[in-house]
Amino acid sequence: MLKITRKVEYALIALRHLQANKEGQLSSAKEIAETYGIPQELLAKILQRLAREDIIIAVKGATGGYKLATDPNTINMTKFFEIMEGPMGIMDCYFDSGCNHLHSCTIRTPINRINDSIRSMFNKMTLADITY
Amino acid sequence: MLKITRKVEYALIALRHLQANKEGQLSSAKEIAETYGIPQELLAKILQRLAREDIIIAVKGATGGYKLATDPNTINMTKFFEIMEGPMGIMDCYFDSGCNHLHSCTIRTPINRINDSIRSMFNKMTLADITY
DNA sequence: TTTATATACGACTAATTTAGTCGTAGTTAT
DNA sequence: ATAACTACGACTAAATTAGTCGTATATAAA
Repeated sequence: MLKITRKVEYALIALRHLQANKEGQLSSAKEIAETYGIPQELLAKILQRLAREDIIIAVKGATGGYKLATDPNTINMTKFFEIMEGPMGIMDCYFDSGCNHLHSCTIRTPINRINDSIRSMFNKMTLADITY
Repeated sequence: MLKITRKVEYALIALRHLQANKEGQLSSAKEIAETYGIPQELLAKILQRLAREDIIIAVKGATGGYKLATDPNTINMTKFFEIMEGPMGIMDCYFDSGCNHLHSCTIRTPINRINDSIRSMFNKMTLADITY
């Protein structure tokens, strides 16, 4: 628990790599994957998602690749995590589909307190805090 | 990611239940499991672990059960999580056994920064903050 | 002293989530 | 054309988490 996944790990590695590039310089998925020993296909999918969410810009074609779309200071970590892994919260309480102790559960509010703490912590952090 | 497991959820439910008991009153695994619709065997194992770690006291025999061992204010959440799920850290970096990009990994320090933030946050919380 | 009801605990299976692969299509510089 | 990219869904594999089962031991009460 409370572990980030490789998806996030790989994304952070790649973003840091792109940050180090000069303005306008592109890096391909292959290049990044090989540099850090990351499975190329997996990284490609992660970069595609980051591109879909406008965190990076994809340039297609033979000399294509990726570059940062925005200043990493403008992306807060809550948003970043949610892009990578869906809605955050250290617990979804498993109340989604027919939880049978919904009525008797006594810790829902407290758990939400934890969620809020984590959330606000990550809200105060930007991608730049992590990757610089 | 950043989700607590059912093990932790069930533990919190059970602890809150025990907290509500009068001084010295016992609750059995079965009683708690039935009250909240938790698998009894699973809860039993969780309670056994909490007992081993002296968070609760187990009383054996026919009229046995569990009760709190200490004031929940004295147990910090980091300790609690680690009892339930082993060493905490949102990322172990997968560096344990032969990570092949250890040398080239550029995000290890920043990730540790996240770890420390979460850790210190939970260090400031006690079980009582969650279960009361 | 037998029975019922507890805790204790390791081994096992099932379910879910995460990680990684593959095939195929579209884009563009050379 | 073709080589080197991005795009993306479907698929398999691996790891983690959830839950079950069997068996042993303790103890109160009939």
